[in-house]
Amino acid sequence: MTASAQVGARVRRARGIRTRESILRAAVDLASVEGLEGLSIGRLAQELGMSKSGLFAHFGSKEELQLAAIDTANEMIIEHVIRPAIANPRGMPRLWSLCSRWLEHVEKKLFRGGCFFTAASFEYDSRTGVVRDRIALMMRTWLGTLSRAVEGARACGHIKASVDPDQLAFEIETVAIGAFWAFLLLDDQEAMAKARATILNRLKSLATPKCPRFAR
Amino acid sequence: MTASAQVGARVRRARGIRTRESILRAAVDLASVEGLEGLSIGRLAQELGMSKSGLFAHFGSKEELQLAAIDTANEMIIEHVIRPAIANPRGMPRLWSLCSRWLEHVEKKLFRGGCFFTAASFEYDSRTGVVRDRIALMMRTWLGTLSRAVEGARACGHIKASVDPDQLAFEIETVAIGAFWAFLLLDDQEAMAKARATILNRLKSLATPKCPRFAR
DNA sequence: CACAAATACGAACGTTCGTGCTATTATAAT
DNA sequence: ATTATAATAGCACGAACGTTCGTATTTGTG
Repeated sequence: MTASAQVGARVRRARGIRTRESILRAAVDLASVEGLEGLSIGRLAQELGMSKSGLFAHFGSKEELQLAAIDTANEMIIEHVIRPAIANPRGMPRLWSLCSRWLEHVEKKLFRGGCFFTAASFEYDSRTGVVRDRIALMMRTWLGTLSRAVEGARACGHIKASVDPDQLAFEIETVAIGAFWAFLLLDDQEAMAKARATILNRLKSLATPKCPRFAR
Repeated sequence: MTASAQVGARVRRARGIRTRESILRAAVDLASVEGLEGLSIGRLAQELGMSKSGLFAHFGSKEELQLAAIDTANEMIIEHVIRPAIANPRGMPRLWSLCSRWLEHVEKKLFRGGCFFTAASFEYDSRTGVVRDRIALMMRTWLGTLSRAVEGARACGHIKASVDPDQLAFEIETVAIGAFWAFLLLDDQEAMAKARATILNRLKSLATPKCPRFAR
């Protein structure tokens, strides 16, 4: 197959990709509310005003749709949380931005049902299979991103050298999950602000004199 | 209706109540894995070797089954976590036992799928209706129990008077949820032990000289 | 314009869902 | 032992589920 033929094929598939993307955007939103298992193809097709079979053809199975939805949600996190955070200078500013935006994506309802990955985590935490594995992978990757940001702050001398990056990353994520829980289930309107303050205090307590001002 | 007729009716209903209880025990286990919405009557009947309609007659609707399952899970928590904890002397020992047993119920798999209420929390946190309301009520009640134990410890002079019971209760619950997440989804075998240590350290940091030794 | 590929649709498959009805069995009181 | 009623089973229902298939429509390219 020549390069031009590949390009031709890619161009020809342009429309399919576009609708596939719109399907996945809706799927992520729906799944964040109804759960990845509760997500149904008929319901999704109805919401998009298209046929069940037409939608189905894009994925071939429900499981593939679920996996694609997870990937889409992940890309949304990269786009709205990680990428803008990475734009900040390395060290504490970047780390704090990562934390703040991770909390923000729930407040701003990036996903209709709150945090897609937290919901998926607890939906699949006692199952087996590729869907569970993919969710676990995403969460490990996210923890890794957080951990590397901590490591970066340590390398910059913004936080004490004694800090364990993995440990602190996990602590931060725990505070966030707790906040999501209080905010979404218990309707605690101040939960997110309290979590932001908790993380901020924790980071400040670890900061060195060399650390620049990082929270506006 | 006379009193004896009521007693008679109650006795007559003995068998029904027994099977109802066995249904609910299985329902709680199944729901802790598949979710309260994924819990299906046919599947449950099959697991118990009884007919769908026979099982259904005990509840009248799926929603009633879900609510009854929530109540049953709650009673299991009271039985296996709260009651034995309350048996400890008021103050720090009782508070610590509450924390430790709350973590323990997941390690010991009181529910097949880990923590019934944490799973249900994140399944229903962006829905409306009586099921969600019941789950939220249970979690608020649990937080209240935890908070009252903190208050008791403060009244005993076991922890500093400056401690905010609601705040500390929430912190403890957050650590627990984070541990469940790491233990169940990420297969972190040390997550529960780490959470136990985290809470223990936190409590010790708040303890007064008057506080008795409380962790074996 | 014509052709071929990509895309979407409609209908139907077998299964399972929750939920009614009716009949049958089990049980406790008389 | 008879009887009233509680408890369970059997059967059927309409709807929704994921999935398959053949056909129609749209699309970009030659």
